[in-house]
Amino acid sequence: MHSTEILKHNGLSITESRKQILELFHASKGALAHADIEKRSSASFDRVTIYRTLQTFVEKGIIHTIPTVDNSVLYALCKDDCKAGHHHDNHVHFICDICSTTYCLDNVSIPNVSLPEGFIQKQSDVVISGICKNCR
Amino acid sequence: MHSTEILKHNGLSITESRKQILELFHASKGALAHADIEKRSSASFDRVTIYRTLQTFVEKGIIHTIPTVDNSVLYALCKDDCKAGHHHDNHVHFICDICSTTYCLDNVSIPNVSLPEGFIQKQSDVVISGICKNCR
DNA sequence: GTAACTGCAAAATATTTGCATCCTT
DNA sequence: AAGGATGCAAATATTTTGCAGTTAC
Repeated sequence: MHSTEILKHNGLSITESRKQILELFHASKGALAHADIEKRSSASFDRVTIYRTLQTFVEKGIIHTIPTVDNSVLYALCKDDCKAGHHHDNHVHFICDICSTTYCLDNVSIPNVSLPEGFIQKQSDVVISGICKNCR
Repeated sequence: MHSTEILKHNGLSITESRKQILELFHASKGALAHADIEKRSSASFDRVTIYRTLQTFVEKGIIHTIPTVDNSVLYALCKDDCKAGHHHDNHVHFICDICSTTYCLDNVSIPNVSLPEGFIQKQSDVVISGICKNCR
């Protein structure tokens, strides 16, 4: 789905910054941090706009955050069928120790884990780190 | 292992703040954030000391960080056999949506995931969210 | 025209660093 | 006594908020 359509589909106004940020996600093979977007966007829009845009996109289910051990916040595109507030990005995330690229491995599904008595599972995230296919 | 021994064992000076912070981890059933420690420690030591202590403990392998989707940094005690720089806290983390307590489920081991061609796995983290045994 | 979005300034938070002092060994 | 650890102040970095001006519909 093209940037413009995604925005329209989610009832958002179609603006330059939103289109550009979406393009960045489409163009990137991995996940992006706030800082990445700031760098790659040729400084054409404000820091604050990036914060607000990312927040809006997360709320609408256009992108999702990825948990990381080192406290950085990463964002990646959700698959088309993610609804607002109803994510089911059940895929594994892979972070490369060398190039730091973060991949959404869409084809690897989250394995089942049996929890102890009394725990009810709602969402499950798997983050694997190691060496990616480009860095070997 | 008792706080004092842990410190001695890792070649760290035995100080009030380090002992107290370790006690907090031992007393807590879940993981702690920097802010939790600041609150629960009856403000007896400095913010900066907490930052430095947590960093030291992570370096020594006494505690480990837990990845979270919402950008908060959580810390929890490593098992005794974690060596410095050589963590193998291969357990599942569970975050309760209601009380926000984060558990290290030591008895649930990380399931195996088969990655696509070319990806080499070094470390794997599983974070499950849902409802914990106390909140049902 | 109206509501939504952006940019700028500033406030609020969070984290890091330097240095003098104090404590542990 | 010497090295390590802490506290305070201050520098940085990060994120949030308010508001006026601009843009999309």
